[in-house]
Amino acid sequence: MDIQKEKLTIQEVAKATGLTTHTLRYYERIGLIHPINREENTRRCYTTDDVGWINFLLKLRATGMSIKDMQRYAELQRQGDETLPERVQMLKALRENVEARIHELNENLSLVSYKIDLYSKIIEETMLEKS
Amino acid sequence: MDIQKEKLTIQEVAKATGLTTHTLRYYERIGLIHPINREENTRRCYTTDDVGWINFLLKLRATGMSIKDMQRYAELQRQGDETLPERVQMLKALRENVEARIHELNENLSLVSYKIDLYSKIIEETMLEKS
DNA sequence: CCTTGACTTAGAGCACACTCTAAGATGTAA
DNA sequence: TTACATCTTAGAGTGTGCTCTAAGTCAAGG
Repeated sequence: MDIQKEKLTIQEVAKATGLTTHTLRYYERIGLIHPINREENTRRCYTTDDVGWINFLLKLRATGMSIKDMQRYAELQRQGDETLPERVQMLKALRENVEARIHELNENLSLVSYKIDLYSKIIEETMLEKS
Repeated sequence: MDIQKEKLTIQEVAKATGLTTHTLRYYERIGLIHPINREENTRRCYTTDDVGWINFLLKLRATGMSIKDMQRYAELQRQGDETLPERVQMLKALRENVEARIHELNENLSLVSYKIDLYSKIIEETMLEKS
């Protein structure tokens, strides 16, 4: 019984990840994705594992991690388990960074909410005066 | 008794806001800041109100608002109180956007934390095996 | 008076992260 | 076989938000 290793075209991966084929090739070129196997022809043949990795990359990107740092992380990942400590360090730094950003966003959110309330009151009062 | 209207040079405003003089002129050029009064000479002469506005702009920027939207907001602000409803709309849209981003960051933070824990365990186990 | 340094403008240049183009090879349907 | 779509590569172009340069003006200190 073969392990079901689904083979995917670049189009299918694009659909599965929300990236364009351009971006998928770009990510491979700059080392965010390992060199994808080709079929007997020259075309890329992705695995479901590749899709998993790409989706994880997208999570990292969504945290605001830079391409440079993602390149470093991807390189470490390819080097295997002995790089786990350094990857954990990167993730811890990322966590702190994200926590700080969430904190800042919450502060600014308060200011925005304050302004909304303030301006809403002024608008109400102005309408009352006019009526 | 004069109202104490402090006059500030571009350098002083740069220090007060953390922006460079380049960026201050750039913001004025693109309309984020109203045309700053000049003294008898041609040099910019900021008021404390201007600094207040710039610091508010920086809060908007920190929420991820685009220059384009900040330009629109600044334009509305200069037009006076009859634009308050539209400004409130912009702020409400911003609030939703920021809330969504905080939510996404929190989700990705969970994933990052999960990976940190997982990898930390693997590292521990590996060390035990070797000892 | 002369040097030094901060100011002015318009516009060029940069870093980031894509995004697209050109030109050619290959696979698929009629 | 003939279209036609899709793939490939290297490399050029784009949008955002600054960031810096060049060339000139102006004011104060020695």
